[in-house]
Amino acid sequence: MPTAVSRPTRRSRRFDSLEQEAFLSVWRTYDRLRIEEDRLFERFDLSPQQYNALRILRAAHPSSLPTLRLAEKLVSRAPDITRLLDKLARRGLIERERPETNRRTVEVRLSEAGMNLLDEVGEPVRECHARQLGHLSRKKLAELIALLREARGPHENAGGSWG
Amino acid sequence: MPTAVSRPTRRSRRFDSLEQEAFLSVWRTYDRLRIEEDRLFERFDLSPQQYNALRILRAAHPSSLPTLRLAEKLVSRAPDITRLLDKLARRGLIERERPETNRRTVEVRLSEAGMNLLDEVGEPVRECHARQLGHLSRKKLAELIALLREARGPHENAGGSWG
DNA sequence: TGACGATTGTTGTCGGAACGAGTATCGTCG
DNA sequence: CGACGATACTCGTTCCGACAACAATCGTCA
Repeated sequence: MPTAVSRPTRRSRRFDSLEQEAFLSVWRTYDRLRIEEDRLFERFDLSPQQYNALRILRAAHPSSLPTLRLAEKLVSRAPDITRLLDKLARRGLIERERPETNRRTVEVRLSEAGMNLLDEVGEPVRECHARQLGHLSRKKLAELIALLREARGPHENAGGSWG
Repeated sequence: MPTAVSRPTRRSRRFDSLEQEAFLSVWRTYDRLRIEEDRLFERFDLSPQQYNALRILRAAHPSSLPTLRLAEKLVSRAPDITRLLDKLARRGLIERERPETNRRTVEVRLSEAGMNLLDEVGEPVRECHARQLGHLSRKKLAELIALLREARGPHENAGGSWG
């Protein structure tokens, strides 16, 4: 039988601590903003994560990237990177090649069709982001970005492009 | 054929716009912080969303909540709320009842066992949130919370507890 | 050169999320 | 009081994410 728990300076009826409220705010905000995102991408039969991969490949273009180098640049973890790329390859949006010099790796490159799809999606994506966050001033957006970077800082790997 | 797009003051090689950078920052931060969260809850065989549901039921305790009222209070959308509750019910953490007065609804209530589990998880959860965001000052946490609320503001339904 | 550990993907499996169709109940209006 | 629309879930299906075991290749060092 639990004894009465000492309440930690109850600042809001709904949260235990500022840290908890902050985390739940990030989660909630992600969930809300993703609704727009999902609606957009399903028109093109893409997931946000797939689009993300295509963009990273475009940034590397015309070079290619080994599969796991690509995976670690993604916004979100992707343990099933292979199958994600399988789907893009089946649609002809990327090309894969196992180089002779190191046959362990698989080099991934954006295809012409992939580049065209990105061109087609570009403008709708910009409009989507405007609907998501266009109501915030540039100053507040910059503050938000800086605070979020600081928030996840200790949880970033040294190597990645997000540190 | 898209004509040359006027570049919005290219501030970073990796983003199209401040709005996009902000959204991707929210996504990335959520993903990073969730790693801690997942690690914690798997020790108790709970998902973050399940824990969330239990907390909402505790806030309502000793009253109950209709299934969909509960669902709309969750942090994240849950179209499969029924099965989420099925699992909690199978473990005896909640009780469900179809009231005589309105047999369409199902009233959900936290059980004694559910209350005990929440008590047990409380301290580890606090430690988890400290690991996630304890490195931020209280002032920055408050700023972050306020900015996020403003960011998702237009995307909140009027009714919910998140507006 | 051949054995061993490290690297780099791949695949099997399982549970959870998303979506839509279906069911039971209720309120109300003719 | 019976039909009809609205409400409140429930269930079937399908896809995605997570994790772990496995396979192939390479580097290196005896």
